[in-house]
Amino acid sequence: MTDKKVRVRFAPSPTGGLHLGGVRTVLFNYLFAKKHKGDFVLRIEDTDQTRYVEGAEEYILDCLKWCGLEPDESPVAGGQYAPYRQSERKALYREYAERLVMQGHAYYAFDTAEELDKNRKEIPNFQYGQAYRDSLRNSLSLPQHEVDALLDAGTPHVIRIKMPADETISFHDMIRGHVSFETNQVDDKVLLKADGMPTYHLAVVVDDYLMKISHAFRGEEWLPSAPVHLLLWDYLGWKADMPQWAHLPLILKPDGHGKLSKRDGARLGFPVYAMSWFDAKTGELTPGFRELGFLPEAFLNLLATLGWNDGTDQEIFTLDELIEKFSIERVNKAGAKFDFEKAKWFNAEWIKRSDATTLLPHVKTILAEKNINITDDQRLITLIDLIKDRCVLLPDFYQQLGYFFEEPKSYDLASVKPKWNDQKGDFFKEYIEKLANIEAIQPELEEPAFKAFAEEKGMKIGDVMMPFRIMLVGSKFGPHVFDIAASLGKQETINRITKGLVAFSA
RNA sequence: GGCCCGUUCGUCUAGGGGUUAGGACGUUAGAUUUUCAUUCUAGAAACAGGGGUUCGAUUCCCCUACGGGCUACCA
Repeated sequence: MTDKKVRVRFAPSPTGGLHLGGVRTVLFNYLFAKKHKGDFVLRIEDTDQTRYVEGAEEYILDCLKWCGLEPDESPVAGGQYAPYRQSERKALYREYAERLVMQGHAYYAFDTAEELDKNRKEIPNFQYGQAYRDSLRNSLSLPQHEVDALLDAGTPHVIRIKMPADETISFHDMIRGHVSFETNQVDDKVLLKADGMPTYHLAVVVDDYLMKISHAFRGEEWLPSAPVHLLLWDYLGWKADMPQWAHLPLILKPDGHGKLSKRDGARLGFPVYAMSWFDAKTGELTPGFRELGFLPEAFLNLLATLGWNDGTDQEIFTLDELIEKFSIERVNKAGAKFDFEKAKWFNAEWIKRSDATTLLPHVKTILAEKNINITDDQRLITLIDLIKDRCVLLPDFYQQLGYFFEEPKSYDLASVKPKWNDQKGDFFKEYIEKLANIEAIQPELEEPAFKAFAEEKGMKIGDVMMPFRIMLVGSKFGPHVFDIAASLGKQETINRITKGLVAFSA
């Protein structure tokens, strides 16, 4: 059992965008699989057709692709244990549910949703289980002939697990250690719904068994239903093959309390989905980390360190490093509040550490969105190196780079005009002539020349440097003025000084 | 309400019976950058409370408080 091949799965239901916590679950599964030379499978849990959303499955696949966490087996990649969509495995589950009924570990229940709702409302602490199952309409409480008659008549019914009395179910969680439950406290969960589809509880056990899953990592919200799953593994006779469990801590709202949700993103102004998700029904577009300008490497990095660390002070990890260093036992037990400021820091750090060639395609995309189409890659690479330390999110590249390709749309006049005078105007007019006579602008030659010229004219360097910058850039930011001028070239520099002169004197 | 899980700076976290309780984000101050950002230096900032166990508990145990999750024919 210990030499069993490592096989893990991510099993989302296709109901909408993929949330931070979901991607982190994928990440931890993926890291564990790759570290142990195992398989990572994607299984689509689409057993609830009322919640099924068109396009959600493709979206999930795209997210995994963007993150670089591609599954070895999936509905589209296929695999030895296909199909990987539970809706396509529907027939399978009934057989196991019936088997459980036969063995006395499950039973048919005929109660309607309305009857149960009524009970839940009227009886405090009502649970379909130990205490009440005898007073409800099921194959445990009804005489056999009546059950047969109901079944023959095609009466809608579900199959429920029969929780045993007075047992303690315990297991070892790879993150939490020993966890235990009293069966008297757990209710008789529905295993097979009236429409013939399994619930999560049945499907997850059957599929994990059939797909030979060795380790099951999922969010902490699943912990309370773990005893149902444990029992099912046992009743179905598969106990020896049961995966090892790990329940991951939740990602919480940065303010207040509770699980992080889609709404929090809108409320607090940051994304919670990996990629933007468009809801065709409501017409609502929920922004994603990708669209906001996160590098996938940074996104993964920040997710990995939310609840995990390697025990050293290292915070920046490549995917390969994560695979090498990851250990599920080092995942924290407590939930973590999401901090968007730190998320941005990770991205800035990744931009700084990435070389310009890697950044190039991203930057070209950003600029293209602003109708700046670059043909000279070499020039762009030089520029990226010049300014990448100033960028936090990818769109910042437009802010920091746009003026190399477009004239300033406006000038920060408030920073120049109050101190602007004819003397400065004359200085620049003469400077244009000086520039006209040189071959090309070389920062290391032209900057000292500029300074010398300013001194010669009896001006303070700072007094002319700032207006010069604003002529070229439009505002008070950016790299060294002469690096900008050099990239712009002599003619364009002269052109911008000329236009600046007009604007400043107006 | 019941059950389960959790609790170290504002946040993410390291640590673990004897430590000046470490790092990071953010924040404050300063230096560098004749801009902005980067970078550098320094600072403020935490073991939820109460009982045990112990020579000694932030660390182990119990209780309380607080937080979170679950309590659907949703996952």
